Amino acid sequence: MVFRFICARSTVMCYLSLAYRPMRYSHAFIPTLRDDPADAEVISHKLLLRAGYIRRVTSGVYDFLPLGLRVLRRIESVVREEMNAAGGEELLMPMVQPSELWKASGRWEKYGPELLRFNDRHQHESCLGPTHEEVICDLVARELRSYKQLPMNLYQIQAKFRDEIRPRFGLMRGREFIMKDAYSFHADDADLQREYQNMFAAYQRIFTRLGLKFRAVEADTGSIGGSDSHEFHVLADSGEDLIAHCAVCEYAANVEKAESIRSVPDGEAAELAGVDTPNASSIEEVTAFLSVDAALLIKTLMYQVSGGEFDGKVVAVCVRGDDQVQEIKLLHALNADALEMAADTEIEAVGGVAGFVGPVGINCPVLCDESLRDAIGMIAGANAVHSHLRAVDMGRDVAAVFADLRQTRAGDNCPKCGGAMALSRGIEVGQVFALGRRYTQPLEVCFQAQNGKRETATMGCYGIGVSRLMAAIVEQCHDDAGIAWPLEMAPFHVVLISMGQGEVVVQASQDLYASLQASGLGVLWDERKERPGVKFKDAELIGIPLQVVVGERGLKEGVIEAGVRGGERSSVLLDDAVAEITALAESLRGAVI
RNA sequence: CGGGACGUAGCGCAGCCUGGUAGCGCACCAGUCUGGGGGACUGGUGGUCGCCGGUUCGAAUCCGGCCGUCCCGACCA
Repeated sequence: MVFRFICARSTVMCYLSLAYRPMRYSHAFIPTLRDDPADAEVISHKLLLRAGYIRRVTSGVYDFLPLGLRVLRRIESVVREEMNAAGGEELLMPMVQPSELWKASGRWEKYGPELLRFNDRHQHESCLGPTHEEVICDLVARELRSYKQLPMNLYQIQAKFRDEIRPRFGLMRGREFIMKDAYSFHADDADLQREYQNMFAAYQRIFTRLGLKFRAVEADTGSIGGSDSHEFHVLADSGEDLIAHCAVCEYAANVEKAESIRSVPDGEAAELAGVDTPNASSIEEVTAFLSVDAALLIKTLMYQVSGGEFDGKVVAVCVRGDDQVQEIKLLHALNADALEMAADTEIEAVGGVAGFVGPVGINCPVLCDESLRDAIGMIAGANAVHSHLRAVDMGRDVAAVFADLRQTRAGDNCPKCGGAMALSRGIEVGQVFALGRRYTQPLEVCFQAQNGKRETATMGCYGIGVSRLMAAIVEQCHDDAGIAWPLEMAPFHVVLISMGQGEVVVQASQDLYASLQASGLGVLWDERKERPGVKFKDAELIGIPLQVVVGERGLKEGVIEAGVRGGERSSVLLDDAVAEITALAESLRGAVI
């Protein structure tokens, strides 16, 4: 790869024509901003706006300016190379999709308002694709005949649209975004598992090449469905996801899914008894009033359920006082589509009192977290105003269904090895799913097997958030001066800064510009009539990894200066410049910041 | 959808409380000086004060409605 980069310019330069096309700064559209835009919160959003990579068009929808497009192309090319190397074949599917396919999979009803629906002039129902399982299944179903055509892995890099409730953080959570999505089809589940591992490994190569600190974690499958799933998270404090990982073993999972163990509370057995708790309803108030540990309380939350066997009903959900309900887990336990906190009147209808609800004697289904299974001597709401119950014995007093419902906390024990769990924030940049026959069945992706029987293919899907990656890289690669792109992601490898407008400087710059290009480097020549400070500030803001300075002072000695962004520049003989700069580029290759 | 903040020049902001010529910094244009880390001076350009309505002799300012943006929550890959 290194070799190709430096030497094979005829092919590489052609292939990367946009990504590394050289540019004179005065001809380039790079609108940089001196101040942080007021409506940007996270660092990647601020810097991508300030450095002239993106501009907002409308809520959650952005223009990619020339610099932004260059970086997007760089990310795409890494993804594309690794996908191709892993056996994927690229295709392109439409953004507009007919409702029929979504009705066939059942997601027209299930997907909710995130799916942007509209009618065309013939009143035909359509939607903008948030993902492409339906379309690819429809395509493959039409063409697949024999097991001999399997396996196949088809992918695309394309815009998606999801009508997010709350787009935010710039590219991090837009409504329109660029995604690489791959879909694999297999004759049997064993082969799907093989491909799942293959994609998992490809993803690790991709994120490694992008120079990211990342972690693969077990994940919930969300609205995509299927059995196994892993997410790839870039570790960053600004991340929207919480991931739990064991400090000792390899276990790591999104908190939506992460299991963990905690000790049984050490309550003492006693007769069930009421206790007055005037105006004390929150966990904090009750623990303070009764001087007990929150771990000895039962927190009871009332939910209104949509979908599944409890559709339209209210259920009581209990966790310990110092735990939080993990609603994704609850959703699965109930096999429900959606949850909402019950209104006070709904709580009263099942014999509860808002603020003092408890599982004892409540007239609705009760789900309790596993950590309460053998708990005794607990304190719970009494379903009466200003009143709680002492010495609740779960086995004796409560008729409950137990399930894993609590969110893993830092310090809990690992379910695999018992080690301590820790929590980190992550930006989800990729996810792999073993879907099984969730889509191939309804959309009839069938083939004739070796034994002559007609069988349904099994399927996997694999996504990477390409535009989100651009933000994630900036989150990890920046400093006070601006963006610090890894060499392979940078819109240009090197910025050539000319000091002054003198003829000698211009001529030397021009020559160097040409010879750097010829060596295969992407060069931005800053020949603007600006003061040096402005040029340096802009170069560092937009994040070009290498700097070359050509000035009259140095040229008199036959030298220019070269260095990496954020470091010291050193004098280099003009004759050695290209070799030195190429060597500098080489030293940055693959370096993780 | 609930809670909060905000909307004045390309960007960042003041003015609003207490109604009376629309301002500041940066950017932009012209010129002079300068010339190795967002330089100085002089003179300029640029605004339906988010929109609609109301109160008033007079509204950026007060009142009502709407739209948009950001933050927190709920939701989501």
